[in-house]
Amino acid sequence: MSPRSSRNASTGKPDIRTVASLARVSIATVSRTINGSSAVSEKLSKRVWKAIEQLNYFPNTHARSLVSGRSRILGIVVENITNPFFPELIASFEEIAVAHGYELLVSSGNIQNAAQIETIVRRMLERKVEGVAVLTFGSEESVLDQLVTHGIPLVLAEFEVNNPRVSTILIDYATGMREAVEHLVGLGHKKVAYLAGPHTLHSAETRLHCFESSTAACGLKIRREWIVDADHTLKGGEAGMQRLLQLEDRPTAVICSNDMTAIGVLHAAHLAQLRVPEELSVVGLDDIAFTEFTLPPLTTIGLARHDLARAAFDALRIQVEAGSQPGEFAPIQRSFEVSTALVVRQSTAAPKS
Amino acid sequence: MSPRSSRNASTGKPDIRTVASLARVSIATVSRTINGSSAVSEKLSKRVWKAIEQLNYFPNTHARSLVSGRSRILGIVVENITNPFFPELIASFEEIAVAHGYELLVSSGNIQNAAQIETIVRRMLERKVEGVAVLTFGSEESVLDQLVTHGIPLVLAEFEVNNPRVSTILIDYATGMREAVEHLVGLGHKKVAYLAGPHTLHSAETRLHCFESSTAACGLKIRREWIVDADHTLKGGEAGMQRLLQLEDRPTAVICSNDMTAIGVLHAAHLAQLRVPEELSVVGLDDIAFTEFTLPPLTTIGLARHDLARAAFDALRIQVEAGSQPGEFAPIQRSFEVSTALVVRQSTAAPKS
DNA sequence: ATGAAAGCGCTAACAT
DNA sequence: ATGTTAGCGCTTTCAT
Repeated sequence: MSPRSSRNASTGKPDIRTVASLARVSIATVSRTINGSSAVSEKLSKRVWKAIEQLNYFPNTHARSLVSGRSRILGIVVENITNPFFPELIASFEEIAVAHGYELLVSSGNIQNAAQIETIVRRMLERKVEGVAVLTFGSEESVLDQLVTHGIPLVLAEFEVNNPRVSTILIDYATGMREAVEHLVGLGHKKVAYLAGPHTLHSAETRLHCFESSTAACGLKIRREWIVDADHTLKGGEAGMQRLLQLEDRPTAVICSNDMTAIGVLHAAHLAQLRVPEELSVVGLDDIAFTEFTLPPLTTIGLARHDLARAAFDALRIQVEAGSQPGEFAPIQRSFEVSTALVVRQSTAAPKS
Repeated sequence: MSPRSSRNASTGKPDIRTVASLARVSIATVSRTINGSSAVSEKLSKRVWKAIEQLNYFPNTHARSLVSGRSRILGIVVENITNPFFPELIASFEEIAVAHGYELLVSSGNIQNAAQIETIVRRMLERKVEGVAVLTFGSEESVLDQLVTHGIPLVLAEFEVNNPRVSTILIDYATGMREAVEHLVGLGHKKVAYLAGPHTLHSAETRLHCFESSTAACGLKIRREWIVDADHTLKGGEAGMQRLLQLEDRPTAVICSNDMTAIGVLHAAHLAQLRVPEELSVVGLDDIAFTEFTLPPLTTIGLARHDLARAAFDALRIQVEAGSQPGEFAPIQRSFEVSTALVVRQSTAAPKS
């Protein structure tokens, strides 16, 4: 018995050699069998799998990554995990990735300064992620730059970059937003306000832009002061609504850049004794689970979270696989689209008159 | 120029040899410098760090893990990421772990069947996690068993296991629950109901138990039908409240096993035209961010999330470090405690009559 | 204090 | 179709 196998025998941890000797084959055959490559004969394959099962063996991913250069880890960076939209998104992404044999490296902390970005990039680089989904919905170009520089495939939401390694997911906010505006107009609203998200987020800017074009298309006149800055948080929504309440010419409906903002609005309205939807209609965006349970349940523009996660994963996988192809320079799909659609609940009604 | 360095030169990726040759030292010295070990002379150390910076070098964690057997990855498994309590917990844990140079392997999917548990265990084992925080707040003994069998340090909430590799975090629900009950009694409530969590969760059982002993201590008579099963979800809370509403002798206050349940109760009360807090007082547990924005803002028993994350990390770190100590069998701290405290908002008031 | 050299467990040439 | 062997980038004896 060689020193190698005696070491294994003592620790109890089977390695590829343990399997090989039990199955009476070479380690190469074990490796091939596991990786399903280059037709190992049925007979040996069976012996190998039997040995694997018998030993309860599984490969050491670190050794594997080291030699193959492939970590099978995907990074995902989101902002503000206190917005339930993101956990739901991560859960979907995780499910899909794990089903395909990938592990996730999640960065969920708030990104505020350069040092934090540096940390994220470092974590991703050190663990050798094969691709990163940047679902902060905007900004943080610096994250991108660094990662792109290192040749790591990226997928971004709502932001196109002229780089073959960077894919984009376009979210069709226009459709959902148009439905929302038409819904309000159909109810008789003429004065519609908008609580915007941070200007640093591409998605927030797109959402605002869709609001403006939808209202314009409906022939609605939106006063400047009806478009108020908020920040996608509960408190921000509350504060934004309070500013709206101070206006002479008050809107009868408010569309919010996300559901968190809308929940803040509901709160502010309640404090101001303003009844929703009788005296004020409120529309959110995202359709997080909580919207069914707000008082009243929130009408909102639903974003297909699962589709978004799926698109992000697919984008990355296509990139990763293209990278290891022989014909590396064949054009690949780099643009994906996700839909939105209005979900009518009970926070919208005809204006009082 | 050797074939090695020419490869590096072409890919641009510096490795330990690149650093060594630039600093004119051996790779062993580079390794020692990076790991801060066995006093490398100031002079060489400086040269090495300079080279590292100049090359923007960082070590390959896979290679490192392979040889050292230490992955610097910690697993964390939570249930039901749609409950905002868990994302907040993960974010805290991540922040602490990353600050200490650990990476996180998160499993956030719902754990429902044996296959899913198998998957989680496999993921953890394959990536060679050094410890796992099981913050599902109960059950899933099977996860534990498998991980323990493989000698992986574990930390659990509310569940003690007689194994030197398993630590426990005890949450002092008694204090917060007593405060809540006393608060209600002080307001004049005599009929207090309880919406319980799943019986499979140790934490839910502890919470229920604390409710029972607190009310007993206050001399409250709790009718059997006032203790209703729920499941820690919004819908479950709503359904539970609806059952309470059908009772002849209705309670004037409800304490819920968690905030999600309480938000469901608020919803059910609203549907039944029951005003909170005038006609019904509601108390939650966890103090998730949303509770400030429910209508009305929710009185709840706050659980020190950050302390919990901290305790979980410390427990694991102590285990990991003890494992690599020479005196491996010295006793280590295996029990931790986290506090709870009532946060009074506006969902509680004196009963009507 | 520093360096040389032996692997960590695996994959991928290369041989047969 | 299967086996042999040379590393992947690093840590860690063992020399010096």
